[in-house]
Amino acid sequence: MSRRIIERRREKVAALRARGIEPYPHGYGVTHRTDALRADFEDLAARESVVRVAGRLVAQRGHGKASFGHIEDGGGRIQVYCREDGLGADAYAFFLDLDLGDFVGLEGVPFVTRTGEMTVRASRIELLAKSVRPIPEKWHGLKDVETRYRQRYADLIANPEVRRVFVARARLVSSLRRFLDARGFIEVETPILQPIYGGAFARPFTTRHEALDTDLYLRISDELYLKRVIVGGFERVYEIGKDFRNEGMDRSHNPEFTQLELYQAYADYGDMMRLFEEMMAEAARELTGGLTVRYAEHELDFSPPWPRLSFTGEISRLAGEDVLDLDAEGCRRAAARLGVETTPGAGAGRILDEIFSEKIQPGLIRPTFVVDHPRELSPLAKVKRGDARLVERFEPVMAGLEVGNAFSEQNDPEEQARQFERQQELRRAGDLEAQVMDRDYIRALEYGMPPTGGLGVGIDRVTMILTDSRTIRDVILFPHLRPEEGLEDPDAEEDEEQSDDEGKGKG
RNA sequence: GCGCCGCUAGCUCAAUUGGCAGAGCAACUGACUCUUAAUCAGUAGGUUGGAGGUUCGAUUCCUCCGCGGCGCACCA
Repeated sequence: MSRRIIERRREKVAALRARGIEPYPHGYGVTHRTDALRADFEDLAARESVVRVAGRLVAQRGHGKASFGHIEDGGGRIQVYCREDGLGADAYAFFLDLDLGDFVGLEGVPFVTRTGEMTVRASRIELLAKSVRPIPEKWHGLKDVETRYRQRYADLIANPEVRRVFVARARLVSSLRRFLDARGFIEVETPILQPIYGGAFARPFTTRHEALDTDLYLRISDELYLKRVIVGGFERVYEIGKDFRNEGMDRSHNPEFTQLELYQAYADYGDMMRLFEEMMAEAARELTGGLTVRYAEHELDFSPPWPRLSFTGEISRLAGEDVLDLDAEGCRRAAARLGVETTPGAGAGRILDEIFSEKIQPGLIRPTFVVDHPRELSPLAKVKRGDARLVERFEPVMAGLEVGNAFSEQNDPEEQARQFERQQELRRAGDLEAQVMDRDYIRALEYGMPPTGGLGVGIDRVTMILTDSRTIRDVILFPHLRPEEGLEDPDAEEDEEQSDDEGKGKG
C-alpha cells in the first residue's frame, strides 16, 4: 500500500501547520484560468502583467536553484517556472517541498521560454490544498478499468480524454434542451418514486416509504406521467431524468440510466421521426462540427432523412414468407429455420422481436428508423392506419444500438384498458416484465388526451455514439459496480496505527 | 444467472519446466539556474486479491471465495 507515502505527506501537513501555514486555506483570488491566460498570453507577457493562476501540480522538474512544473486547471495546463533568486530561499524551498497532486496558487509574470513554451515566472506561491495520496502515474495513466470506474476522480486526474467525454455529454444534453425549448417544449419533472410503475417492459427496483408504510417503485420510465401532463393541457413537454431497471448490466445497460422523453400534442410518430432526425443532426453538428460521426470503424451520417425500415417487412424478407400471417407456432418455426433461439412460451410478437434483435438490428449501422412493430409488443401505441396488425411505432438504431423508442400514443381509454388487461394476463402467466394496470392513467385518458406523438431517447447511448465510446460505463461518471469490500477496514487500521505508532518505528 | 479470461510495489508492466519477486514512473537522499516522459548518482518500497490444499519449496499446480473484463440470456 501507499502507507509510507501517505504517512509522510500527513506529516508534512502537520509540519506546515506547525510553521503557521494552513494546508487547506479557504480560497484564492485567481485572475486567469489557464485557457484564458493562454488566449491573452502575448499581450500579458508584453505588458509584464502579474497574473494569479491556480491548479493541481501535475509535473515538477527540479534543476537545483531553478525548477519547472506544470499546473492543471479546468482550462488545461500551464508551465510554471521558479528560481531561488526570484522567490527567495524560503519560498523556493517551499516549492520544492510541494508534492505532485497538490493544489497551488501561483502569482507571477507570463513569459515564453527558450523552447517556446508559455510559462508563468512565479513570484509568490501558496498551497491551496495538500494532496496526501499519490496521483496516478503521468505517462501510462490509469488503465485498470475497475479502479477507473470505482475511483473516477483518479481516472479524471490521469486521463484527459475521459474529461472530454463528459464535457461532450453535457453539451449534448444542453443541445437537446436548446432544441426543444426553441420549439415550444417545456421541461417538467415527474415522480421517480411511484406507487405503480409503467411505460416499459422491465422489472422495477422496490423501495419503501416508512411514514406512509407503503412500498414504492423507482420509475422504469416517465411515460405515463408525462402523458397525464398532456391530458392536463400542456401540448409540448419533456423530461430528462434517470430511469431504473432491475435487470442485467452489459456494455449498453446500466441499472440507472438517463432518458429524454418528450410528448407533442396533435403529432404522430412521423412527426416524431422528423423531430428526432433534426434534433440529432443539430446535436452532431454542435459536438463534432459536422453531420458525420466516427464510431468504431464506421462513419455514421446523421443527415436527414434517415431510412425507414419496416420491422416485420425485414423479417418477412429474411424468412421468405409474410410473418404477419403466422401464429406463434409459425413464428417459432421461422425462427428455428433462421437459427434463432426463442424463449419458451413466447408469443408471436416476442419471437419476431428475438429474430429482429439477433438477425437484423446488429447490421443497422447508419442511423435508421425501424418502424411499425407488431401490436403485441406495444400496448401503449396506437394501431397503424391501414394495417390493424401493426402499431405506429419506431425505434431509432445506429451502429447496431437502439437509442430510442417512439409511437403515436394510444389515447383511447377503452382500448388502453384492454391492453393493460392483456398485460395482466401475461403477468399471471409468469412474465415479470409485463406491464401493470394503472387505473389512474386510464382515468386520465377518460378525460380525453389529444392525439399525441411521444419519443424516448437513451441519453447514455446517444452519448456513446457521439463520443465513440464502446461501453455505456465510459459515458456514466459512476457506473454501477458491486460494492467495494474491505475499503473501510484498512483505513481504520491506518488511522489506528498512526495514532499509537510512535514507539514502533514501522517500516 | 452460466462460460472463458484476469487480479504481482502508489501507477504501468515483467518473472524460464514449481526454485532467492524485478523494471520504468512516482517516493526518499544528493548534484544541477530555460527544463518538459529533464538528466546523473544512490536508497527504500511486496501478506503476488483472500482462504485452504498439493509439495522440501507455490506468483506459478488444485479447490473455494471476492472483485473486474469479455461472451451468452433480457432491455433503452
